[in-house]
Amino acid sequence: MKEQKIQIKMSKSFNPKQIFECGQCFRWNKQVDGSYIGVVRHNVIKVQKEKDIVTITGIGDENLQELVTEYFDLRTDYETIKGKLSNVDSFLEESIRYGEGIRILKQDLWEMIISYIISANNNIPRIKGIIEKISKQYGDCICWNDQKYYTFPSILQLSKATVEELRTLGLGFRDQRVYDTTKLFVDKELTIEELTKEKDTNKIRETLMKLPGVGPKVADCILLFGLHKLEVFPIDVWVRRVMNELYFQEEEQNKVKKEKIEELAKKKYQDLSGIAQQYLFYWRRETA
DNA sequence: ACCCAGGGTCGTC
DNA sequence: GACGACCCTGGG
Repeated sequence: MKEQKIQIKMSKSFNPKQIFECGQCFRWNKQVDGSYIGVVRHNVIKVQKEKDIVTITGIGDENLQELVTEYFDLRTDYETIKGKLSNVDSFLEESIRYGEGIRILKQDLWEMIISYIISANNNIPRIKGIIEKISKQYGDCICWNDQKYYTFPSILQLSKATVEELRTLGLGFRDQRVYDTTKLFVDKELTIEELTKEKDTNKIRETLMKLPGVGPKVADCILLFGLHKLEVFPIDVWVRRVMNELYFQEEEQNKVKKEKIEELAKKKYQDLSGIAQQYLFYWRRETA
């Protein structure tokens, strides 16, 4: 495997810190020099931005240019999207100014399913730690610049894990859920291809929610981050908080029904709800 | 030391 | 439909 390198000129709609720390991904880590290194499928990639130039280097089994164009969704014009969403209201406009360099990554569906099952009632540092341990234990090792990196385990690789082993890795009560969901996939009761092929978002959501550990919130995250369904609006504690503060001040905060928040998001943000959600989530968390 | 919250889901009432 | 339990960790 030979190291590859590409450079892209990107002024506003690409900020590594915002992309990797807005909560959509768990496998990117900040380096001492300010760059970020992550594992994408069987590739290790380093991203650095100086002024308007994004420099990306990496090794792996894919063409870096193609991988980057796809993974970072570079064919989508975020300036247009931000323009549309900024017109919705001044709250969203402010959150967009704050996170103007966010992009929704096109991440691996299988990895998203397991990652977001692990995310349930959990905090981000711990989620990252667990996923790292799972990868180290069951994934493949890639060595780059004398450092070892581990790919996220395939269905087959993860199916080798027992519930007890998963518990040892710190999954807590999520061990059985990850085990059962993996078994379901390894037995081909459900396949990644089926999920990818289906176009109807609601049908996919229903299917996903049959998986152990997948409820409405996790299903929405899988749809948004694993299948790039930009119209879904995952509601977690932070999004609920920010939506309550912005739009439901009069009412008893935290008692606003989830359905009311969903309805409002759909009305205001429409087919871009998922992107709006990321700006709001990042804004509320970073300014907490 | 103690308590609380964390990108929720599940079983039970 | 509402309610509590759930494993574990970091932060107050």
